[in-house]
Amino acid sequence: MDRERLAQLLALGGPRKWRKREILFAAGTPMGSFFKITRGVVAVSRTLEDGRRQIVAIRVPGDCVGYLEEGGLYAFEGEALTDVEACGFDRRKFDAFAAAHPDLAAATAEALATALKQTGQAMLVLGQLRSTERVAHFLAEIDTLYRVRRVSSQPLSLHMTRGDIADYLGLTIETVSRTIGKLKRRGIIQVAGTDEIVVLDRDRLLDMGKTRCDSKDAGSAF
Amino acid sequence: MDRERLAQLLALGGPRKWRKREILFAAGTPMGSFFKITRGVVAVSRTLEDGRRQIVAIRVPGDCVGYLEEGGLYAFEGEALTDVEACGFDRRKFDAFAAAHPDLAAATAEALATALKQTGQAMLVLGQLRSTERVAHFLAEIDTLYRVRRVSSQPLSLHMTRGDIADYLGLTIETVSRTIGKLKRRGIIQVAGTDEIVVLDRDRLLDMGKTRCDSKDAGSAF
DNA sequence: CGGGAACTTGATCTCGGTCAATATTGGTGG
DNA sequence: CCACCAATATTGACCGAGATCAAGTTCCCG
Repeated sequence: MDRERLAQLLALGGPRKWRKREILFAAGTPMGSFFKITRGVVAVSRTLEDGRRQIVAIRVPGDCVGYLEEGGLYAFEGEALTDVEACGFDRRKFDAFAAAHPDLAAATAEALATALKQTGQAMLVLGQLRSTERVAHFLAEIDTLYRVRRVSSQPLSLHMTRGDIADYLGLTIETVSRTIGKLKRRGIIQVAGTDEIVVLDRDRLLDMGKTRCDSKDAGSAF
Repeated sequence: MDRERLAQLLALGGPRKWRKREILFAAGTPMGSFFKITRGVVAVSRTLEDGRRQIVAIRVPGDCVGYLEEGGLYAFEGEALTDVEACGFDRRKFDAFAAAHPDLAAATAEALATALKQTGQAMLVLGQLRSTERVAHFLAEIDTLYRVRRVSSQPLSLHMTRGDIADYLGLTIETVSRTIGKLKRRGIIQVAGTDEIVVLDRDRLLDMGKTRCDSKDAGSAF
């Protein structure tokens, strides 16, 4: 995408900030803007009336969140896992702009297609893997994600509580804790404090997580 | 989309047919075309080396399948659950055509966004619902899907074996069978033969399936 | 009809959930 | 900088939903 258009596009968006654990957008709330993350990590989730919550994706700088709507309302919730900075785009203006710029529409489709592949993979994890496999897969996934997208590296900060991890993997806090303990005892990872992790044996972690996760792709292109 | 463009577009596609249980496209195979289903039902899935399979979506006439790629290879597998007719579109030609027709690109993005919302919902089902809730949700989902998209109605044909349902819900054949039995005994559904189902108490089914499933939307717009 | 695949049903086992104490930890104010 | 404390994490004992194993039974397709 050329410089000028990019400038025009950015003019549509206003920079905003949130603090850790603040909500960027709540499910069922009227949609205004979606957001392109420039700093920090956000969890996209959906919750049942009885409180059961499923985190559907972890998003990092370069990704967009809050794009999916359901009758003019946000379809999911977005919560800041760290302090977050993001650029908000009015959805209507963006759509109009995209209609006039085919390459932008293509980039949007591309980003959505990537997200869809990821969710397919996530369904495999939730539906088929046992708890140890899920946790191993999660750690490998976060490790590459954060490294590739420069969120953090070697002493890897998860930025997620055990509860968040549990809600992402469809397990309980206790099971996540026990499993991390087991991986630590087996010398596959090292844990400092409560969310600093060092991956000691990446190969074994990948094997345990079954589904080799592809490292290469970047965030949504627009 | 206007008539003329539609004609052009259709000229890109060749009609094809498959018989029940044939593979439309295999994961990891070089991608040629994607398909817009015109008749029948297809299951989109992904399988681990050890044979565990997760069905990621059930697709019906109006939907597209085989669109997602991973380095030039199909990212998922598509299997015909019934005899299927579909229109194949060469992906490269389609992309070129879409680049020249903004409304088509927008329609593509729209379809992908809808699919993404559905998968988010599916993650909630796999990660948070108990077996009875999952089966109830599944039956309600299929009921509305097939009715809205005119696959079949009242004596509802699932077109899926217990094994398929299990692979979709992350359960085992036995659990699916037992759960369907329980719903039958409770008078919520009626079962004829092995895949003909009549929903007797739709409200109760929806309640059990927790996550009220939205009926309205149609297939991918192109 | 006949036979093989798909389904149901029962008995048992196991993984992960639940409940219940501790034990860390990291954030806060003194 | 340290001490305190509420939040988070760990650990243990026990339980139960759903998986596994193993027969039967039904169905449906040729």
